[in-house]
Amino acid sequence: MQRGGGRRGMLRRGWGGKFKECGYRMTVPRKAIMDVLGDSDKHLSAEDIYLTVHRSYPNVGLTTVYRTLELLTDMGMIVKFDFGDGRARYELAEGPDKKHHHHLICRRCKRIIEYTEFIDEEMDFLNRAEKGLSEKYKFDIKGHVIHFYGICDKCRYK
Amino acid sequence: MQRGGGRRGMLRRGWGGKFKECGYRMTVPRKAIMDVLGDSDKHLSAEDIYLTVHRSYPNVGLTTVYRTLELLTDMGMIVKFDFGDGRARYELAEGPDKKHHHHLICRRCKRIIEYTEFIDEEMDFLNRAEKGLSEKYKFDIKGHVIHFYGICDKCRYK
DNA sequence: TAGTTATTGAAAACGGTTTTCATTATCAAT
DNA sequence: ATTGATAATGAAAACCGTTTTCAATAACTA
Repeated sequence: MQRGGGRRGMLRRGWGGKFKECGYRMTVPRKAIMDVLGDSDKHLSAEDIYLTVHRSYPNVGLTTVYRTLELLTDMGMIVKFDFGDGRARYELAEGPDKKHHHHLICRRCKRIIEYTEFIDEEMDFLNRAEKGLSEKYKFDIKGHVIHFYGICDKCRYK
Repeated sequence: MQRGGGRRGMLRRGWGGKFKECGYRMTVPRKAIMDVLGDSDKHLSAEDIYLTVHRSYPNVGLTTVYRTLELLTDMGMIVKFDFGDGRARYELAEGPDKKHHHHLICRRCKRIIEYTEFIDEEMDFLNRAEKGLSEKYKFDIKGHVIHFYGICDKCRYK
């Protein structure tokens, strides 16, 4: 199912142009990395991506993966997360194919559950908080992160 | 002012006992590290703490700072944060001397602003979200983190 | 097609954190 | 107080994800 649906190749199709507009060259390694990100709905680490790309393009190096991820992050096409397990995770930025969401993180097994519930209620609170905080602290708020930490069901009973 | 008020020595006074109860020995380096944490209201890195402790106890090593911080974190006496600048930060856990709060993080200068506003509204939303998420995902929620990212006033005009 | 230059891969460097291990200090039992 | 078992320590080395270096290569422009 992972490679079947409508999400496939989204990054390349939708953003290939934007990529060139910014003056960057479209290369084989970059296409491959973008495809992996577009095909997955997981929270991939640089190494995850490297290993997947490596299956089709064994000569693409980990360095290039890091460099491309930084580029895509800076362009706002993907988002970099830190869930506290010592390595950064990347996922598609919010957009037509990616709903606004947050994460539950299991402190024991580090599993990450993505949820999209309560977003309306959240917006209510966030809008007011962002407005108030922006004014009081003269802080131009660009984004937010909400993480819930705890123990997942699999870990609780073992 | 930083060393004057009622917060002084809080960690040692309030938690020294708890510390021994857990079977840990109370040592000079540990007392020194706990004092630094109790005296400060900043978000200290391991190195910050090491440098401060080093002024009074030059033979306390960075390793011991890391080990003590891990211990205190596991005991729930302090909280470890990652604000995305590549080093962990530590602060007193919520309690009589530390109000529930969250953080604004400047993406440019990495400055961290602590705020305690909107906590009531937040609680409203969080309680409902935690309840719903716990049930739906069978996830035992222990805590949460809310970070706002943006550009602080000092960085905006330069 | 050629030339400019962005991009690449391999290896080395980096930096915060953790591990190793012999030494030292703490605490309970005397 | 003294002793003895062992938890805690500091210095150095290891660790590991990430970044930098640099010569070779590939992508776009003219």
